[in-house]
This record gives sequence, C-alpha cells and structure tokens, in this order.
Amino acid sequence: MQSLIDIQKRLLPDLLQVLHKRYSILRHIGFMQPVGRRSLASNLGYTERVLRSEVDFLKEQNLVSINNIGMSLTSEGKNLLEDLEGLIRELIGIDVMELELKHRLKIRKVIIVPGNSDESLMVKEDLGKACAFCMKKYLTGKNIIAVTGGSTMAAVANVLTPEIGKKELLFVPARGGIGEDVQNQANTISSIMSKKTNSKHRVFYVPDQVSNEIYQSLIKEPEIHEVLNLIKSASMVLHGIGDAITMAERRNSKPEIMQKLVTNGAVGEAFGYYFNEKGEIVHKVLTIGLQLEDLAQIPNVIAVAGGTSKAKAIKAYMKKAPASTILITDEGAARMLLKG
Amino acid sequence: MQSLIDIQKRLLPDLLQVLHKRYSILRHIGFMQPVGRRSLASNLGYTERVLRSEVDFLKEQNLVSINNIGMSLTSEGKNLLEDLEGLIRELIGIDVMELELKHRLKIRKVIIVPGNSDESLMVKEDLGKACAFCMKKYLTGKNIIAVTGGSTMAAVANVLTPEIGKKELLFVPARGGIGEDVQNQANTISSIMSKKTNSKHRVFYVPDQVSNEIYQSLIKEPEIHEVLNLIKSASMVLHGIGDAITMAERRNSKPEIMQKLVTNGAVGEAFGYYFNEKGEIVHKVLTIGLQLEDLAQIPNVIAVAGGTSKAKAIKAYMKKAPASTILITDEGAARMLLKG
DNA sequence: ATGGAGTGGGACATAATTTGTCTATGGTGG
DNA sequence: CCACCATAGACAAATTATGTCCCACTCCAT
Repeated sequence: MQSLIDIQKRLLPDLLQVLHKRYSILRHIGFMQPVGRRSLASNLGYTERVLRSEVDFLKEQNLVSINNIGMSLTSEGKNLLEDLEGLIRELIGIDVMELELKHRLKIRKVIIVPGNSDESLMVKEDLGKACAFCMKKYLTGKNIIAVTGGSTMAAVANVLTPEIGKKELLFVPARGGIGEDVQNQANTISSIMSKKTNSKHRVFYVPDQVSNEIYQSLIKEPEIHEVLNLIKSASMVLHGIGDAITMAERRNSKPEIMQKLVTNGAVGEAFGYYFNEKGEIVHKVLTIGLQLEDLAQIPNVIAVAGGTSKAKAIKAYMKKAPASTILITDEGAARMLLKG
Repeated sequence: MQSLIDIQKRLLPDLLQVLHKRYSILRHIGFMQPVGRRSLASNLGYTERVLRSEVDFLKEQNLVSINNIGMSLTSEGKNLLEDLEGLIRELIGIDVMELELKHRLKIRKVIIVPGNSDESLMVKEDLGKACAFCMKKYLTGKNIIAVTGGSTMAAVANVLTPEIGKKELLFVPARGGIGEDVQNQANTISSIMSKKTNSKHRVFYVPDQVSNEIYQSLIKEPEIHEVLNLIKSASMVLHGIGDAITMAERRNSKPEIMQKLVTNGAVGEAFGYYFNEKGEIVHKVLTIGLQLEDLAQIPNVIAVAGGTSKAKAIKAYMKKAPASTILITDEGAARMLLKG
C-alpha cells in the first residue's frame, strides 16, 4: 500500500499535492455547503479562478453539484470524502510533517524519510540518499562544498554517486580537524565524497585548540589561507547535528569542559558549537574554519540528522540555524520534534 | 471501502493518464534501449517535443540516463518499471477484462497484456512472454508440444528460454507445412523453439493439398506415421489465430478459394480452418496433422493472438474452440472484443 | 578516411492553457 | 423591493507546452 503510492510518486511527484488539494476542497465544501466560490476560495487561500477550475473538474466527476445557491457535495462526493479521510492521513502524513516542521523551525525546507535511524541502519542510509538527491537538486555549475564530520555525514558520503559529480565540485572540510576517530573526521569524509563523485577535494588539518598567537601565524600560511577562502566562499555546507554529551565524549573533551556542558544544559552540537535547549551557545571548540556566523552567507546549508535521540539536539541547534537551512531528518526525529 | 486506485481514478483521472503515458515511455525505452528521441517518438506516436519534455522529467527523476548514444533505463528505472506493471494492470482494469472475456468466450482462461500489438512490436513480444510464462506453468514432466505457424508464434519462439526446457520437451509442427514464408512456417518455429529451450523437435513436411490416394500412401510412411502419432498425443498445443483474408493472401490461395472465403464471410483462421462470424467452418486447408476435432483430447490448448485487427478473428474462432483453451491476447483485442 | 544515419541539446516562434480580474444576471431572504 | 451572495461568461496577461529547426557529435558501414 505504501509502496503503491511510492511508485506513483516517482512518476507523479505532485500526485499527493493534487490529491490533497482536491481533498481539501471537497472537505471544505462538505463543511460549508452550500457555499459560494468566492468565500470558499478565500477560505482555502486559492484565487477564485484556480478554485473554479478545480470545482469544474469535481463537478465533471459528479462529486459536487452546483446550483444558484452554491456548491454542495453529491452523495457520491460524500462517500468519496469519507473514504479519503483515512487514506489521506496515512498517505500524506509525512508531507504534512515536513511542512509543519518547516514552519515551526522557521527554515527553508524539511525532508523526512520514513523510519528511525536509531533503530535501523537502513534509515541512516536513506537519510544519505535523501541528502544526495537534495544536493543534486541544488548544485549548479561550479560548487564548493564544505562538509563536517560525524557518522551521519559518513553515511551521506557512502551513497554519493558520480552522477552528482557531473557538476564541477570541490569538497573541503568545514572546520579544522575536530578530534574524532579518523573514519568520521571531516577530512576523511570530504575525501571520500570527492572520490565517490569523481571530483576534487582539499585537506585542511589544523590542531583543535590554538592560542591566539598560533592562530595568527597559522592564518598567514598561504596554504591554510587559501583553504579558508574556499570555505568562506562555499556554495553549500553539509553538516550533521549531534547530541552534546555524546559528541563531547567522542571528542575526549576534558572533564572541566564536560562539567561546563552539563551545568549549562548543553543538548545539541553542530560545527563544534554546543547549544542549550534555548539555542544559546554554551561552548565552542576553538578551531579554524567555518564559523556559525558565516553560515548566513552560504546559499545552501543542508543539515542531516535523524533518530529519536537527536530530536532535542536538532531543536536546539535549529534556533540558531540560518533560515536558508534545509533539514534532512527521519520520521523518528520528526515525530519527537512535533511532540515537544 | 474502495481501493486506493479506485479513489484515485475518481479524484485524479488526469494524473493517472500521465502516469500511463510515462509508464509507456519507460517501457518503450526499456525495450528499445539505447534509443534516440526521434525514433522513440515516432514509435510511441508522440511528437518529438512532447516526448522530450517527458524524457527530461524522467531523467530528472533518475529513471533514464541519457548519453550521446541514446537513452536507457537506469537501474532505478528498471526496478520502477517492474513495480509498475502490476499497478498499470490494475489501473487499466485488465484483471476485470480477463474475467469478463473468459466468461463471454466460455474458455478456460484469458490472459491480457497491456497495449496493442497492431501498434507496437513490443506488445507482440509481451504476448510471447506471457505465453512462455503460461507454458511453464502448465508443462509437467514429459511433454509433446504441437505448434502452428504465423508471426505471432514466431514471436513466442523468440522469447522462450532454456528455463522452460528444463522439463523434457519435444516440439512438433501441428500440421503439414501450410505454405507461408519459411520464417513463419510451423516447421521453422518448432525448430526455433527447440533450440531456444535446448530440447528436441521433429520436422514434418508434407505437401499442402493431397489427393486421397496420396494421403493413404503417405500415412503409411513409418516416418510420417510416427510424427502423426506424436501430434495426436501432444499434451500442449500452441497456435495463433489469423485474419481470414490476410492468411489466405499470405498462403497465395487460388482466386476461387479467395472468392469462396469472401462470399461465405470468412473472418478468422486457425490451424488452416477458416471461420465465419458465427464460428462455422467455411473452408479448410486439406493437410495432414492435427484436426480441429482432435483438440478436445489435448489437455492444454494455448491460443495466442493480439491486436485490434484480430478481434473479429478471435471471436469467430472462439465459438468453436475447445473449452480447455487458454487465450493470450492484448488490451487492444480485448477491448474490441468486449465492445462488440 | 569518409559519408550517412543516428544521437542529444539548443533555440525560438507559435499555440495552448492557466490565471487573475471584472462584469452580467439571477435567485434569496429580510 | 433591495441588498447580498450566487454562478457563469468573458477576456487579456502570463505562463507553459509544443512543433520545428539546426548544430555538433559519434558511431558504423563502406
């Protein structure tokens, strides 16, 4: 059943939209009948003419009847509407969630894949695929793509294809090496991504914590300076979002920092920034590279994070996320986000 | 509660049409790949530009890939196509048509493939595939299979696989060579079938029209006698159904015979028998081999014929066909049959 | 090597459709 | 009777789909 709709969605991407549109028109007519076109249009937020075309169609299908007093459902229309109720809920559940989340989080777009990546590795792969699809959509011509580390980003890297690399791509790590295991470091991931897409990448390894003097001298290194420029002019950023404590542990943070995070109620992490539930920055890993405030300048910011366990972290980070952010998440996280 | 598809038929008939269009494009690409836009367009009956828009869409969806040699399905496209088959069948209402036809024609089973073999060679191949599938289903242990000639049977022969030949098969021509071009003669076809399935076959060449004396002496030839016995003990017969006049022409029938057929209103042909609309035999090519009355003794009789143009012929023949007949036809013929 | 027939992609004028907006006309209810 | 809301008609403007070229390129058979 779900698969049936999925198959159709592939060939008719706007199938659900149209279905939903016609459904909501039917529903409104059922509710307000007999009702005139104008009041219905303003109620539904469509212009009069658009609504009229749809209504003409529905009339053609014998689902609504029109007379001089207004529009009403026929008995056929009433029956169909009842059958639809249940279906719609199931079918467009995810689409509704996407829209709702987009509004709540005040970001550009939300993409939800079914399932829960906490429970199934497959779902994590699906997150990756969704991300790849999204990248393909927004990449145009030459592109510099800045990426961060993390297991989710690693999953993304694994599903990239040369297809995506047909455009001219250059992958760079978004920030200096933040001490995770090599497998999930930004450097490693950007290199895998470039390999998978047959494109180029730059490495960018700088020590995690630097004093100001060292920072100043590092920045003058032409090599580093160049990469920094690349990063700041990126047209796309891919990043994960992590649970604060988990991330801190994974980075082997010092006890005093752990303490600081706990007392300040850190729940989320992204780019080496730690956020509390209000979205305030409570700690920051000092390193060279993309800074949070740089994000606003970047046209496409794609955040990928899924799993019920990450809902809090996502919520926290999204309070500071730029409005141009696209969130790719899963059903588990989405439901949790909508609950809270 | 109606099924999802029924609801969609009601609420989205326009989209379903598009679905069907895109499906048929995918199917044609799958069949003809790699194929160019122009030849595909003329094949499908669309203008170049329309096809192009659709193909652009399919490419966008990652279902077809385009390179300088032509268009092909991606693996995703291939998968989707397979998944679609069932959906489309339901959409067109093929299952319903199959049942209805089975009852109307009073035969054992009807199998319908989508499309119209008058318009597309592909559909003829699909007929063949459906036949192969059906054969596989009804063959058990040792089998003698009697086959007739015709372009449809040739199409069947072409799609047989060694898979089917895992059972012990012996192909024989059902009747003496009825003078068509060698390509479509029963002898040729049974030989191709045996080759394709890695099994055995017997040739059976006797002149078309024989006098009684010659018949008697021929029948005593041990070689011919043996083959005749094989034919009569066949466990399966595969045969085509032809348009009467077309067949007569193809056989270079004498003018007086043509005249006879026309005046008696012959419309269908099978096994060298010509039928009028009432199913009465109006002429018979005199030759040795399987006779119409022998069919009743044969457990599995599979008739394969498709295309709008053959509807009349099918209808005519089916009035005389044994009840054990399985008809494999296409949407074009089926619709026409149901209309009349 | 070479010409021809195939390929995809670009371009563009034109046709067709969708859309926004306004008007005419006619019932309905107070 | 009049104000109000209803549908249907109309139509220009905007948008999209369509038919038709042409071009450069790549095979393949000669």
